[in-house]
Amino acid sequence: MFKQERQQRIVDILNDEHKVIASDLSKRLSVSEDTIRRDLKELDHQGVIKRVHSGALRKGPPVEDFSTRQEMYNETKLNLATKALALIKDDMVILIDGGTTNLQLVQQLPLSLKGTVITNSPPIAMALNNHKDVEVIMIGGTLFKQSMVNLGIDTFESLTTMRADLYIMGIYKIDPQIGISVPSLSEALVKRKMASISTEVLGMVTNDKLDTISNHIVCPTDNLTYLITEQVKPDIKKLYENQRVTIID
Amino acid sequence: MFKQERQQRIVDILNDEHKVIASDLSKRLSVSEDTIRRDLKELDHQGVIKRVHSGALRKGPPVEDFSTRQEMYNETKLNLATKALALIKDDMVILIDGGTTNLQLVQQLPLSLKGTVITNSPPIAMALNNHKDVEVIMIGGTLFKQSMVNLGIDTFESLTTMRADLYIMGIYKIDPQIGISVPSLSEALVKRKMASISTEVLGMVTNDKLDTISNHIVCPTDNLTYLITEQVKPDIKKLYENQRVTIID
DNA sequence: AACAAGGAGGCACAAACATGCAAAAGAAGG
DNA sequence: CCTTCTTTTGCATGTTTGTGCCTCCTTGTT
Repeated sequence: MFKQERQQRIVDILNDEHKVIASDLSKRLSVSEDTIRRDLKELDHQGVIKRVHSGALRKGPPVEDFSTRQEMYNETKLNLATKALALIKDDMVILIDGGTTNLQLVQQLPLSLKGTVITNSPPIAMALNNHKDVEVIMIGGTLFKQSMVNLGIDTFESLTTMRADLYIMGIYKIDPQIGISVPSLSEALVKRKMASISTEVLGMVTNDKLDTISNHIVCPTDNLTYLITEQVKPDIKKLYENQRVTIID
Repeated sequence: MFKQERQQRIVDILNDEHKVIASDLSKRLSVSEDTIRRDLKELDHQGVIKRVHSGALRKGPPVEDFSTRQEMYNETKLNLATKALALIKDDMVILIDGGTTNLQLVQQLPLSLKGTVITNSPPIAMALNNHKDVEVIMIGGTLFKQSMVNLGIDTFESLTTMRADLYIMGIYKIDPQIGISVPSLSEALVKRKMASISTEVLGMVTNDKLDTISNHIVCPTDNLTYLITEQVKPDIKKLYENQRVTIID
């Protein structure tokens, strides 16, 4: 049995049974547990399944809900946000979409900041409630509850008449070859549009998002002006170094 | 059962039952209480649930932090909201603007409600996060932080292409002769527009708002289809009785 | 103030994991 | 066919994770 075959079977089994245990698969497919682990690792990396300790779960379409994913007090996200603050100055027009990392960043912004923030994410808008000198422009649309951003035709159209100095893009998955990708088409279209109306683009990623892929491609990584990572391991730096993106760590 | 599975179940149970007791979960999920405690700790740290002594609570709708938070749990507002629920049925298109009373109403909506909600208020949109069968359409614009609603040309323009069965108008000031009034022009314009695209209009007022006037007039009181008040004192009823508005108390 | 229930932190242990290495199995090319 | 190179697999190695148990501390309630 080929590797590909086996991996396909794992996906099939998972679709049937909702979850699998690694040791179990090992017996059923007559390969060592190590091999199964390697398979699960690859499949998870491709985003096809959700790997957990001792096995894997089916990756239900109900992606992670925003509230489930609200890792507010995540230290690494806070660190990323702090690094990003250096790029933000008074009187800029800043475009920000959704994501918990972005929310974290907004919460770190000094109350004295002046400028304009454009966003399609209600939580981001609300977080700027106390920034008296920041004008908040909300972009409407249909609310996508998984990620708490407005998307759709309205959103896209509204963006055509706007521009920004800096777009802070929430990054779901990123891979040096494939680029930045997201699970839904409308999200991809809106993000791409946002990038196109902004002078500079900033992305922040936690290590778990590096080298992962989702369904719809937003843009190649070198569309980013800045990429902020947790800490740049030598091999990661290498993967991205031929791209025209400034890596900050 | 995997750790992730178990934690997901805990969240599910919590969504159903509003609260859980650790020792109880221990039995239901067949793990030690220590493990449950660790799970609750993690979930709380992720911000998904609210941990308390001996168990956990469901985390209420994501932080309402506009300044008048205490007004939120005002008993009279809750009563008004409860009365309004009777007017809301499945499959309606409901237009709601800002205000704490409206927010209160939205929080009372049954999770099983199906339909569409159009709003220019980020807190309202976020409060509908858990209503899986309610499509939320956000209207963009410039965020007015005092009242947490989007206003301006964009808002006005977006409304021209929409319609609704019921508009739930947030009311600041109301007077039987003058009508409904608000402090800013753009707010008045948007509210008037909203009323014009809706089949029915509902207003809820606490007694302190009765017979008061602000700078910009939205519309006369008889543009309201329903007016819900705390309790109709005879003299109030008299004042409004010649108008074509149904008073509910 | 007393007292039981619940919680924090440490320890232990087995199961699961990552990693490096080498054998096996193909694939490519002469 | 043989050589060479890559891919895949299994195994041996330390390391990490998840869990239960234990002890001591904290909390809420009489």
